[in-house]
Amino acid sequence: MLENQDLGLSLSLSFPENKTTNSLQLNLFSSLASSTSPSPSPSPFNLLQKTCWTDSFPSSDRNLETCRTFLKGIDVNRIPTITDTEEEEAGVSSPNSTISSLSGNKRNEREINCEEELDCCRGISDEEDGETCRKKLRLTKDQSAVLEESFKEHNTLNPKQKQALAKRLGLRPRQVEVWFQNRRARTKLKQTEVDCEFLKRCCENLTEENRRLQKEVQELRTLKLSPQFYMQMTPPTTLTMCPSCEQVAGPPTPSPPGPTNVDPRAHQMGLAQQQRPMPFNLWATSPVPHRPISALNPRS
DNA sequence: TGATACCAGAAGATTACGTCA
DNA sequence: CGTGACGTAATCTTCTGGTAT
Repeated sequence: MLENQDLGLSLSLSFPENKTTNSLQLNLFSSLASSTSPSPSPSPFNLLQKTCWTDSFPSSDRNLETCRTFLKGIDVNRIPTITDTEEEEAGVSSPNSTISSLSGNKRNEREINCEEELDCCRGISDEEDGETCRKKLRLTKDQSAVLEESFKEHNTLNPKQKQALAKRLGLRPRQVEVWFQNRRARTKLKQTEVDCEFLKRCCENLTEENRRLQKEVQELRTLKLSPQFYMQMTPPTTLTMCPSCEQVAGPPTPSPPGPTNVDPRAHQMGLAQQQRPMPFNLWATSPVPHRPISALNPRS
């Protein structure tokens, strides 16, 4: 069972204006489409450069799994035979081929066909295939690791890559293909969750900001209705009118020692600097980097 | 050049299996 | 030992882009 780390998913806070602090990065693997991918969806994911996936395949720990499953009668992780590979190379395998093209939920029919395929692929004799066809294979850690590495490299595979990877891992190309499909789905799901959380925080921040501004407006209205009271009050902390340039500035600060005649431009700049910053930033507490909302729906 | 059919591949939804608490 | 939750491999359906006619 893969954990988040296994999926290469990591989160850290990010603030668009300052990427060094509160940095949030969704370290999902790149969903950049390969040259063969028709997918039009843009992706904000980081493309993590890794070593070539065609590197030598490390020794697997398949033995344990093999023993376990063999005791049950079928070795689901069994390396496909040459005929399997040749069959796949001939282009027999496709998402909608053979089994998937069967309509409806004709379980028995499917099982028969599936078993036939499995028998063909794995060289299992009639005596051995007493189990249902949907015998689920559990990928070994090594296989998963290699697939992950490959996914980092490119989240889609062209037929040649698929073939090579399958051969390297001792899997059927169809299995590699399925793994990549599911992996993309998991990545997207994770991204959606993160986006959702991000928008939630945006909403919360905006609500809070709105509440604060409403309160401020109310206070200003109150002051406007009672000029005497207004005259006695210290200026509001948030808004101060500059008598010279008639610009709204932040609360007055002790004037620095120096000439009283200040360059208006410098004065203005000073005001600008004095202007009270946003009480909080919309993105400050956001758990995800800012993304255009359109990116949430890449297909539209 | 536009219309049509066909195919391959991807996404999305769902099912089914294995594992674990 | 039974059971439910969870992760994920596998399947099915739909959509889309490319290509041939």
